[in-house]
Amino acid sequence: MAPNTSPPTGDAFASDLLRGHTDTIVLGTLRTTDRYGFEIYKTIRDATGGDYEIKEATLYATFRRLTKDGLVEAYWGDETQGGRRKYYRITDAGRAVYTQNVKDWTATQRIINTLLETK
Amino acid sequence: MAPNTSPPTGDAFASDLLRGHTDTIVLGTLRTTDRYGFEIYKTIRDATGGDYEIKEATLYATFRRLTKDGLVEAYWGDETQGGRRKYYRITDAGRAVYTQNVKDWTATQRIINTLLETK
DNA sequence: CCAAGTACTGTGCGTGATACAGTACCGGAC
DNA sequence: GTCCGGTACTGTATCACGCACAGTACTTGG
Repeated sequence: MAPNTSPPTGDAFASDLLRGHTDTIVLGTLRTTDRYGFEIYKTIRDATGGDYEIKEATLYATFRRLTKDGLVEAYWGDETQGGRRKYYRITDAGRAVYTQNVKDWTATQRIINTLLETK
Repeated sequence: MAPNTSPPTGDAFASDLLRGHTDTIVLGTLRTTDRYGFEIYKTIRDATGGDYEIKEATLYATFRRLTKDGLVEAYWGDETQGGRRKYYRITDAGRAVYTQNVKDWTATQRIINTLLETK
């Protein structure tokens, strides 16, 4: 990630609002294809039009957690030129967790919307 | 809160999914009328049909935070009988924060739904 | 009279997001 | 030919929030 990253647009969302969702978000980007770390960062940034940029430290901490839990597998790419890239592949367990997390997210939305009486 | 509270229904939502929203939820219950702590606990539990029970420790920690930040004001009720009750009143600053938080929540939903490709 | 419910308070811990710091390689500008 | 910005990965330390757990105290019903 570029040094001195200033907030891209808006004033960055309170990190706690996304808390608990980063694992799911990252797993989501891996559903269709293997990706390397920085690629995931860009995928998320671009998908949200720059509204949300996952922090580097957060992203790699997430990889450590997901790997430890067997939800993703990592392997080094064979770049013959350019810097090394570590790719991540979602496992079957990861897909199952992703599916469940999306359900939980739906339920969470329902609960919060009920409590805030957001129509 | 009753001792030995077992999960009411479902298996309790991962606390991290609600994280960052408790302030807003509590402020929301105070929009229409002053309430005391345990009443807020019940209000939230009943509004969600028992799907979400804010934990006692979480609730009172939230009150401390909201009070410190001037978003609510507390006063002791004058119950002539029954146990003492501490009532909370939302301040103008609290209302402003609530309104902003609801906006942030809407934005957060949009972002997560985009990233999860939830339709 | 004592158990269960109501009601408030405080301490300490685990986890996730992040700040911050560091390493390393590449391409283009000057 | 070197310096800078971008790409790319890693590690350590910190902070806040939610919660488990523990404690106090009053009240009502069996």
